Amino acid sequence: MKATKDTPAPRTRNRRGQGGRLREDIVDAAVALLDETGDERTITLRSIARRVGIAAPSIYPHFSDQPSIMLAVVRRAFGELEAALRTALEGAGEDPRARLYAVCHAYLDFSRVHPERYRTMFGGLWMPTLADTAVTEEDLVALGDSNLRILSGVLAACAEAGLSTSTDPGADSYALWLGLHGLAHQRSVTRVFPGPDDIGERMIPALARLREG
Amino acid sequence: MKATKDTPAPRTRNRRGQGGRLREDIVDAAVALLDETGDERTITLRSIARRVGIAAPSIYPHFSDQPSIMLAVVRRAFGELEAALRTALEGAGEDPRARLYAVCHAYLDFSRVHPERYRTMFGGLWMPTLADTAVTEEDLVALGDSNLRILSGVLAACAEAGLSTSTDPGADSYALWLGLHGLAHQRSVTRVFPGPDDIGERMIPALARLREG
DNA sequence: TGTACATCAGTGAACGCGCGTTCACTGATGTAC
DNA sequence: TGTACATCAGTGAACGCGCGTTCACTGATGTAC
Repeated sequence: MKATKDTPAPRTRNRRGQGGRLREDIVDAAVALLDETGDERTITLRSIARRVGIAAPSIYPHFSDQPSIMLAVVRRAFGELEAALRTALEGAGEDPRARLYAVCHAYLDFSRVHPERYRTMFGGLWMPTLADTAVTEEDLVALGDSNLRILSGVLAACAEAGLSTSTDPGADSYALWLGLHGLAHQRSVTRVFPGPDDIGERMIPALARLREG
Repeated sequence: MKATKDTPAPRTRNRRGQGGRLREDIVDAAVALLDETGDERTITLRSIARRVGIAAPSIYPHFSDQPSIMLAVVRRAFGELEAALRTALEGAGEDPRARLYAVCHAYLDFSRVHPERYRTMFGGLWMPTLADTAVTEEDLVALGDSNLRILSGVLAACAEAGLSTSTDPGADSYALWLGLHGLAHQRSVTRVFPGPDDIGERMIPALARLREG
């Protein structure tokens, strides 16, 4: 009875012209490792290779770097977060206040369902020293941008409808995001010391400057 | 010309009965490594030993674990943060609003001056799987507690003086802390995407429910 | 005051491990003729 | 329709590295007599 964990999953070689599929399999495996172990340090070239069922050097045609793989993982996670926010927005109806809450709750839900991904996205440790790698600064800037714009949009709608007293929705939505981020991050790091359950309901209206009611 | 970095600092052996001093030297070295590299993963038994100028096994009489060293590092950092908050409070006079702002600004200043320490304190990655190590859950809970109590105290004073509309300073101070934490964390992780400079001044009065003026 | 000895504060070599990375290679598959 | 061949997708062994950890040890220092 040897450990079945060490036995790589059998994998059938891709057909000619389909070699690019391995790239997706590599990212899948990296995300799965992150979800299971909760520790991005376990994402190594060799652990990914074992998981996918390939030899470690087979990764090189697809990624030049371990940081490049991490960027792909984080980029995918940001894409999922954005999709979650947009889905919430579609189901939220027309009331600007409901739309604001829907986005905020979807954000917090994402961090609760995927704490390891959230921590990795914003934890900063996967970020390479830019000099050493192929990852560029624009790659990093672009990541959070569209999510912040969604938040900015719903807050601006609240302000236009007179539901928020905000006179600078751009700045206030950033403040709101920082508040959501503080809560989401803390909850994704530890379950110790969680604070009151309704803490999000305190922060959102305060930071969004919502009127009473 | 060999690298001088590899040459350990000469170190004179402690006298009998003073062996405990090495414990402090080890923590000093770990903090110095963190400050310099900005990456807690560089804090290894061997890197610490090189820095202190001892042989790696000499660490074992003082720390059973690498996580135990990290706990000592984090505990020291939390102590420094608390000291900074108390110092700010002493210089802040009697006005409850000024005292609240002093504490909040001291908190944000700490994260700005020591971003690496801040990220490590709250990043969650140093935290061991509790099963594997001697670090207990109480160790973790106790860390942030006194800092949160300081915040809670100044907010309660604002509420009593009628400067804040908070009816639950305990919960609202936690919300305020989460907001400060979101900002402090984001700034300590990356200098990309910093948001407006006055973002703290937007968040603090909103979350503390301060009245206008 | 002198000396034997226990203790303290560390040392130095060695181990096995997983890692990233290199290198020459292999075998299936599609394609040109 | 058949076959030689180029290319693609990936392999397997090997390297050097830093790591945590173990083990037997050493030499200075304080203390009991």
